[in-house]
Amino acid sequence: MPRRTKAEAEATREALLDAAEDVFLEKGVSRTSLEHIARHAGMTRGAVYWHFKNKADLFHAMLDRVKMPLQQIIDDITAERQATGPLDTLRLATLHAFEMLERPRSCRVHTILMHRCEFISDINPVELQNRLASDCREVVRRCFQQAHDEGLLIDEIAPDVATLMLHSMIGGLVHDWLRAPDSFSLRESGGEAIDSLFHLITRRA
Amino acid sequence: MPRRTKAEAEATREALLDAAEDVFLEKGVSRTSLEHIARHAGMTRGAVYWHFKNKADLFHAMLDRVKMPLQQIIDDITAERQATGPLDTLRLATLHAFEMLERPRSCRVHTILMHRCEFISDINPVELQNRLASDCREVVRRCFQQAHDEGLLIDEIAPDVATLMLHSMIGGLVHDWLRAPDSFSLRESGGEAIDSLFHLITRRA
DNA sequence: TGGCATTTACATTCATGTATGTATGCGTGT
DNA sequence: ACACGCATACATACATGAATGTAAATGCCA
Repeated sequence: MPRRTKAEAEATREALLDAAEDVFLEKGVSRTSLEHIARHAGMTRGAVYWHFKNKADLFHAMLDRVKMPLQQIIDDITAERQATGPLDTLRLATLHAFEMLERPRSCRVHTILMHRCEFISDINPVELQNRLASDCREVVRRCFQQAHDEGLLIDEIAPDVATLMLHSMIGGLVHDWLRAPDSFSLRESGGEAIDSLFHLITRRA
Repeated sequence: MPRRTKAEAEATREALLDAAEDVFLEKGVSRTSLEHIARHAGMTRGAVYWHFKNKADLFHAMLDRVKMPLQQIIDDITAERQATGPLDTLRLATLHAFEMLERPRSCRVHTILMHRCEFISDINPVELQNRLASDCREVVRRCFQQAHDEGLLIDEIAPDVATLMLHSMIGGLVHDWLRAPDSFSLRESGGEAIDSLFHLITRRA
């Protein structure tokens, strides 16, 4: 039965994207057909092709519904919300990104991005991911540089090294957690690890 | 011209696996057909089906030619080669794993594993990877526990937290480096970050 | 009633697996 | 030493199924 109201059409679009999340997560992107997605949403392939140009288009629409953790971190750092200094800015931004990641949709989509699709072909924004990683590293580096200039960092750690340590720890924690979300709490255990890192590199009074 | 000597047959097998590495790396696993691999090796699909049962079998044979970094770390830790203590054991094992990863074949295969295939379906040992990660974490934890008991760790860091920090840093460094091997040197910059971590958590005399 | 949302039907492409063909190396008997 | 036979190491051909994209059909809301 075709042509509901405009609002209903928008609802089926969302339903298709929800279904895509579910099926991609379960079977991986390349092994799911548009037929699978449509059936899981209670529709046929025709609905998919009405709302989206093809699989890649649908995939990107799914991505557009969430924010990249590294983008979140960049935005938080540049916003500098209620932090007491550059190091605190970095710490809070990281913990905030962890919080965002634990939301169900974020978790699903980023699990798909990390563990359910191949980072090559027209479908995947590896370029975007690389640029994001590069941009984020630069913003973090500037923050650590500022902390260094203000004498907040201990002498043993250069800003560049601190940047790599933080960046890799974030990436590793997210990667491991998305692979097995039940093995530990990102906010609690992950936050504890991040807190410890900042504790270690902060110059004591 | 069929039926070469036994040695030549083994050579074509290796050539097929080499070709698989190349094509998987270039196009991603799911988008490469056995035809692609065979042609890239200068053969036809018949050769592939003679040496391997199917794509999954070929994929696993490709994996069998390299050692998993986490397995390398586990082995190094249990071997305890010329280290001066548990912390040094961990540090050297990590750096050794980095060295191994920089070998061309290792680099290619693990890039495929991390960024060119989907961790779902019959083809991929996500089970094995999870078990490896879990085992490695346990071995590392025991090592940190021993360091703690011997008074080598600073008081602020519990063995569990140190374990998560090291494990996530390794994972993050490897992940980032495999995505863009030219952006930094795993041995140099990565090693520096690891060294710094151990410097920070080691109790000073 | 006309355009919008969706289904149905169809043509095409492509990868897979298997079955068959085929020439050669290799052991065997004499 | 030499022919014979068979298993080996591939290439070729074919049948199948699955996914894609598109065109036509259909019903509903405004």
